[in-house]
Amino acid sequence: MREDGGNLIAETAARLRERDRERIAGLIARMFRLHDDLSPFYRRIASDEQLSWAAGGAGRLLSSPTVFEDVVKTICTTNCAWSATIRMTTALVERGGGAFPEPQVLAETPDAWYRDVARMGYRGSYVKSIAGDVAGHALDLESLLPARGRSDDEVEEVLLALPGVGPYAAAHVMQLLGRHRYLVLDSWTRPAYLRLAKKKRAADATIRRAFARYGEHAGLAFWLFLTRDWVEPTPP
DNA sequence: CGTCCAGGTCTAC
DNA sequence: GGTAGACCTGGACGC
Repeated sequence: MREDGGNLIAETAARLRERDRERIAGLIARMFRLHDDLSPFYRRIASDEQLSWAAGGAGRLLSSPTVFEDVVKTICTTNCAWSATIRMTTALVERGGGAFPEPQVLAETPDAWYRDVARMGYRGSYVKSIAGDVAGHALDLESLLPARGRSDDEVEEVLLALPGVGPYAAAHVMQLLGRHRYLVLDSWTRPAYLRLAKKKRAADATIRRAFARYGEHAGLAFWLFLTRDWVEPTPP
């Protein structure tokens, strides 16, 4: 995939059937949030001292092709260093033969693989359990996409019910779903907020209150506030 | 070598 | 509904 004059170009050496071409285009559209309409948010921050810089088009968080993949990867970020997250997700992709494995594959993968190869610790049984439910159609994670019309609260409830998914992981997955109301609060975002807001300490409730004015985009506003220097190296 | 903890969650009070 | 304690792993750190 590459960018060319404002267009996103996806190429493959494979010869695709029309049907597969459309399916893949749909997955890419999801990954790059091409259907998300952030214009209300951009209007909201147009004259915002902290966030007006983002109104030019920032805020489309890259997601995985499927919600299932985002959920599993997010579980692999919990309670471990980033290097461990990379190790676990790399092992999963190897298990999938170069692509992220289908739920069916992970459901049938032996416990010993999770333990000894991916070194996923207690997360292994969580992932295997979720994969089994998705493969067996007892759980439809793709139904959490915004297009399916569920409320944020309903989606959060489904996510929190998953093993290994708590408040942090649910908020994180929801950001990737284009549901931007909730703040991702973890051991990286909390100190980052204190540093940028020049505060000594702040309870979670206090941080949420500081971003409540962005309404359904509060979580996105929080994330952009924290990552401004990823886009603009030297903020004034 | 032991302790702590990293982009938390679960269970048991 | 709120809060200790346990939990896989492995890199960082103090001794």
